[in-house]
Amino acid sequence: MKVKEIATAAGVNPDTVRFYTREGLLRPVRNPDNNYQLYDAEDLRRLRFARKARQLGFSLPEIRQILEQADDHHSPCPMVRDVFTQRLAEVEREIAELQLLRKPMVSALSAWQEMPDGTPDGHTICRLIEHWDNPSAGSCCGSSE
Amino acid sequence: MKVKEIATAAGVNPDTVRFYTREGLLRPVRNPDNNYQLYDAEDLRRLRFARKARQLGFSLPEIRQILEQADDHHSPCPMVRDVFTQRLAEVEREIAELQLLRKPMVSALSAWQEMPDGTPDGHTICRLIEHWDNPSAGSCCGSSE
DNA sequence: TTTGACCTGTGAGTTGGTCACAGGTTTTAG
DNA sequence: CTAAAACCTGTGACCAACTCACAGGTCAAA
Repeated sequence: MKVKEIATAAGVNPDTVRFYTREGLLRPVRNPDNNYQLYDAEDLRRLRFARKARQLGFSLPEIRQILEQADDHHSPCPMVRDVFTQRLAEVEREIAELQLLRKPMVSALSAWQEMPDGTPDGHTICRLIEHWDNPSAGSCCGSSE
Repeated sequence: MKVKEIATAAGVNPDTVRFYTREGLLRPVRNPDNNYQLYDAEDLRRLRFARKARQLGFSLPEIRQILEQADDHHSPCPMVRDVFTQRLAEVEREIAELQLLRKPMVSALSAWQEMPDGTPDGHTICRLIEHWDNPSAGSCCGSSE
């Protein structure tokens, strides 16, 4: 398969295929005649796996690691489980943070809606932003430096 | 105030202050003697506002727009409300997506845990990834091109 | 006066792609 | 047979919102 073929088969942009190849996730062989990259069914599986793992929030280096371990005939799964566990924790943290964000936003908007047609004296939202006391960055993680 | 002073007062990195200044969110004056940037209390308010708006998910161009409208003595709030409404919708979409992500992750991990100490024959998670049918990117939005 | 902390601007790195460009190849149509 | 379209190649720029590194200038305290 050439670049566009594997890209179409996996439903991604050909540039993504080239990018993943540069990043070492795919291992095509070269056609010595024309220097084209040739992908096989295994590359297609790797590409599909990579895309799915990306949707789950794995980074490209993590995915490369998983694929390399599989290449070495190690079961990558115990390692995957660790990354996966971390990733789940992140997802749950993100959900919690967004919900913390959502609550006052909803209150502010409904307060706004109760006012007669968005009159500018209802500066609820500007005030909300100005007096926002940040849910996540409160105590720890002090702005680097 | 000099860069480090305003940065400390707002709890951000001095480079962020310089960056926001380059981006036009802050408007310091120059000390002609030494070419230093001098910030006033108004800049500090703008900086704090910008940081809070960032936490709410506003982009820097949006924040700049809001600040510019306020400079022109327009109430920026009706405009803010629009961006804010969009942003709330985004937040809710993100929450829904993450929850869709979380559910099968939790099932996979608990299935894993029921197995005797992570034996490699429980390839639940690798299988989960390989057979992942993507919650959000399913029908629409076909990979550009 | 010297040291160290600060200031300046510029440029590069981060992540995961996407796009543009210039030049070579292959395929398709006339 | 040939010309154009469609594809391939590598390189490098671009997105957001910073962060960091670097070289050179300035200023405060010891």
